Amino acid sequence: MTHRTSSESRSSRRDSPFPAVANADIHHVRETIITWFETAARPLPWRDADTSAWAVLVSEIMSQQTPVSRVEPRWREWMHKWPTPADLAQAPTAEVLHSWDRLGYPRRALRLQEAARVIAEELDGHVPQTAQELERLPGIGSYTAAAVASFAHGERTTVLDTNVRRVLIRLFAGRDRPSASPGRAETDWASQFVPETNHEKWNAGVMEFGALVCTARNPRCETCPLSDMCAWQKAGRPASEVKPKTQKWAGTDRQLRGAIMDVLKSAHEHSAGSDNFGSVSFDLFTASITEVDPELLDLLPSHTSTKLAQVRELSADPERISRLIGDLISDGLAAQDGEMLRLPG
DNA sequence: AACGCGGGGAT
DNA sequence: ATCCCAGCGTT
Repeated sequence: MTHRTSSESRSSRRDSPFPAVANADIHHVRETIITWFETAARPLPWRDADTSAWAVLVSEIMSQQTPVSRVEPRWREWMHKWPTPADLAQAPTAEVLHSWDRLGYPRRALRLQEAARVIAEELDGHVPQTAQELERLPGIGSYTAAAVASFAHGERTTVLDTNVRRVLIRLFAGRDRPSASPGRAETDWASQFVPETNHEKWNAGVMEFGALVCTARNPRCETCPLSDMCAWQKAGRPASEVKPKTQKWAGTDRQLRGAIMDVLKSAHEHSAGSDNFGSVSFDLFTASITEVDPELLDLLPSHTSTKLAQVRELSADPERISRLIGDLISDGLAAQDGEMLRLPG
């Protein structure tokens, strides 16, 4: 009983995770979302008409798992500093990581610089036009490829981020939230909503709608222009039975990795004009289980020794710190020269 | 399919 | 204390 015949498929369509949608509903939803978007959209700078494809790409990478409100100031700095792929390609990676600041998932900054190098060196500085080509670049998956192709190049793609998935699932499947990750079936199903013309307005609009109205928590159903036809609303807005597993933070490797990165960023920040600073001795990290030699600490800028103390506060286990430093090095987020550790090249 | 990866603001 | 945010790459 592994296959399901076409008749079984038809008879169980009502229970399908992606139910059939009437044409009239598709058109109504399109019109409503696009009209809503034209008056309610946030004035995000990367939506300006003169924004380059590169700038759009940067905004999308920065926005992966990071709220737009935190992205905007970083994006402005980056565009001022590195307005083209060639600019970022030539930048010291240490400076790239430092400028990433606290957006989270700093590996994204590494992938973004790698992508910039491919674009600058192999693609004559031109951001790829199609989603298929974009997806070959490091750090660009199905969402980002579709988004850049649609927003920067006007290709008719199906943009399927967490917002779009939630909006469509609620409207037509009556469920609270989508599955853990979208499959091809969901993308195919979602593609029917993307109009032939104004597809970028649909793509941006339905994303924005999910961010401002059909939100994950406390959705604004009272003012929602689609509540009349919303399957989730009709079903009494049931909460999903299984909650997504929530990731811990306090005490985790992630937190400790972040603290170690903070030390390296701090050392880098105070390294202007000096070769001695900009790096921290490996011993200072692994000695975290004991009292660090005060004379050694005095060699560091006070800001850096404060960050080091925070690492020590998080973990007194030199084995663990040593392991995480090894991970950071193999991830390309840190570099070792001799006994010294620093941000990479 | 499940996991690891950052960090912060809202509730 | 928990949730969630314009996901991606690896296993």
